[in-house]
Amino acid sequence: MNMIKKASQANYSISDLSKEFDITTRSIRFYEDQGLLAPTRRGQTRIYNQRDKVRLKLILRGKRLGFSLAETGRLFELYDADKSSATQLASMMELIAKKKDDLKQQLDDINAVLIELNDLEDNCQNILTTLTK
Amino acid sequence: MNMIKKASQANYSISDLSKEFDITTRSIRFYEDQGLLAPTRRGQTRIYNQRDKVRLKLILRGKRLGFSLAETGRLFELYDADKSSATQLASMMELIAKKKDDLKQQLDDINAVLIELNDLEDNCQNILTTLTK
DNA sequence: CACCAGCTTTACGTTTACGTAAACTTCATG
DNA sequence: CATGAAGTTTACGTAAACGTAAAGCTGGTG
Repeated sequence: MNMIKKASQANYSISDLSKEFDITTRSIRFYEDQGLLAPTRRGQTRIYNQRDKVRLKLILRGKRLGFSLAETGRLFELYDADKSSATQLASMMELIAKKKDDLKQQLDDINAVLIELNDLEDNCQNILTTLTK
Repeated sequence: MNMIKKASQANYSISDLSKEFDITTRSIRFYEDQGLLAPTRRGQTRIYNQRDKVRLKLILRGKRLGFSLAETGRLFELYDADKSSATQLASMMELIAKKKDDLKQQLDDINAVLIELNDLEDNCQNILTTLTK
């Protein structure tokens, strides 16, 4: 009679996600422990939906950028935050500005390192062709 | 008669560097412990030169990019490495290519987050002007 | 010379982000 | 029905990057 499921609602098990993102289930449970994920349960089993999956992707992107899990958590809060208080909004925008500054610094850093690596690569390539000619 | 010092050779104490880079002396000694710095000594006191200072700057830039100290150490080795063996050069170039891929991924990540933060910022700004009008 | 600021070594403590093992439940399947 | 795969909780272990005393040398200054 029922077992109703919303058609557009894709569900995932913990191992589905661990395979898709190539991380351990331990990590996924740990992120939940830290308040970054909140899957529903069927019995004691975790059920992840599309939103959880997106969040997990964002967590991993944050990690690639050197964000701590706590930082990523605060970014999540920013998106979900109550935007009815002006003071709240102001401090939020302050945090956003700081994050943007950090990221711009990172952009500069990356470009600098990329240039150096390219130089080094050219250097190696030249020596290599000289050696093997 | 002597106390000869090369004119172009600037020297720094550990606290000079800690102030300049706003890190603790503990950190600087730790980087040495990990093989990333090798200051000379006058008695038991560490003396840092220009090269050490540049290295320290590179260590900190690496940290901003999420490099571990070990990774930064390997990049240092790349620069100092013996470039006489072709196989050595080949594996070096492989590592360089991998690093470059990582950094390009990071560039994409950063640009994505910057876009999202800009959107969020606009969003906040709009709400704020609505609230305070 | 006494003293203090700044240097040193030694060593145990702490945080973050998991790894790893143990012991248990649940569900489908031969 | 037993068994194996996949899930769960609990809990101790670990690597990286320092923090934080503690205890001692050392060179210049009043």
